[in-house]
Amino acid sequence: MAISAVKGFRDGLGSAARLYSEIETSAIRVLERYGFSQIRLPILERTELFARAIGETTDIVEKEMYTFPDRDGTLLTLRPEGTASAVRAFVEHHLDQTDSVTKLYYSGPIFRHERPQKGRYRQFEQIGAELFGRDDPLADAEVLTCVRDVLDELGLATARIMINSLGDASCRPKYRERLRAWGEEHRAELCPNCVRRIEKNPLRLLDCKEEGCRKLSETAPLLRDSLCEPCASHFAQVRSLLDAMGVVYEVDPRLVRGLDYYERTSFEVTAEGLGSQAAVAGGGRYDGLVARLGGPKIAAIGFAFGLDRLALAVQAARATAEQDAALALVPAVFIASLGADTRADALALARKLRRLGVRVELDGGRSLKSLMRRADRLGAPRVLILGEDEVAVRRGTLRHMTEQRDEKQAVDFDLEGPALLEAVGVAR
RNA sequence: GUGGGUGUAGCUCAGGGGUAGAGCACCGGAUUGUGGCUCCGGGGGUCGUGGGUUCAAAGCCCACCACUCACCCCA
Repeated sequence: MAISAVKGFRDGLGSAARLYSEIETSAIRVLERYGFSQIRLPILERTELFARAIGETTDIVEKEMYTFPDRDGTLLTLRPEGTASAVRAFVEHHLDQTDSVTKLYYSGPIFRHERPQKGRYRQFEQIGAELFGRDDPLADAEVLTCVRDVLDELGLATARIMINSLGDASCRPKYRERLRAWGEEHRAELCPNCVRRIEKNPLRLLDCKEEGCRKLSETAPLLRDSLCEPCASHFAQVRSLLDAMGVVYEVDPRLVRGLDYYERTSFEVTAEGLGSQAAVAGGGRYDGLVARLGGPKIAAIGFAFGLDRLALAVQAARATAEQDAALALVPAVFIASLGADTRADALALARKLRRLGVRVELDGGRSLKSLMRRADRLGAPRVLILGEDEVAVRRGTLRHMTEQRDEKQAVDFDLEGPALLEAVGVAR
């Protein structure tokens, strides 16, 4: 029996793999314009870190982590998100002592043991960014502008940004209680899931998908009306800055996030073409987290893009075979080696060209017909044919595919550098 | 964790008790060293796995597994 990949873990092949790196590159380009610098983080951390950062009672910590004991018994976890690690590194390296503001980005695999479905995998990739040291609304607006710029750069103009304010330590607990009281009052009318939520996570009562609960939740108290004055003012300023920038967003008073550390501004981005897992990015402010993880009292805000979902969205947005084909690796020259006596020269020429930066596909050991067919299928514009005749005069025949024309003795085997490039018709 | 759908060639899928198929892809030939179009030929399958029913199972029955979509949750 052949061994297959673990459930929820996938291989990225061909154009899919290229799409990923293309998206990652564009996103990083935007992030660096905003002053974020890369941090390379471990994907394994002490379980304790996530339990403390994300919250003991969240779904992620309760049942979605890949946790196992190390040889000495300490519990380790494959990271189920990136912010906790970034904050841990920030604290561990005393980055607040270096500069009053720190901006970091990272990318890489994230692990959650969930049931896989479209756009949801057990290993997926995130590109995340964290901004430490600024608590002003300007920082929130700048971060959201950055998110918008990444989306636009990727051609996801139809992606929607949803924002909300979750309040802070001074107003959210009170609101939670109000919501819980409301839930108790309507316990009989709520779906079984929501009944559990009353105790566990009352904020989730707001975004149940059940028709009955949705109707009912319209009568629930809204956090918006319970925000303390500083939170309300902060949110209003963020919004007016976004308005001034022309960054389009929607306020979703029901937006609730699954990680406990968020407060004040939080947001989510949804895109089309993803099935029911429509969120391609999420983030928010987490002013209390650095201190909770043993660091100084420092405000912070961050977000993460789901690379896998971005790829689905980008694919849906461009969706034509042509654009997909544009991602294929097309060789500039295909070298066809006929017969054993031509191998060494073929390999030498291929290597010279490759060292000059030319994408070369080399093949041999079978009929010219099949080599030509393959060159054609790969889309190579020129084929350098090396057979007995060519080796005898040490000059290769150059086949121009689109013109259906052969150019005999076009490429001298001993050419180097620009002369060689010119001979095979490759512009530098 | 719960539910639905699907498992037959590398890919997309047809076949519903009686000799395993098509299209595409791949390889070869027509054209001794020249691609796309056409024609001809070829290789490739424990029909997801295990058990059962039957003279006979890819097909019917049971169990399991995998994939997938959805719930949940999230990126």
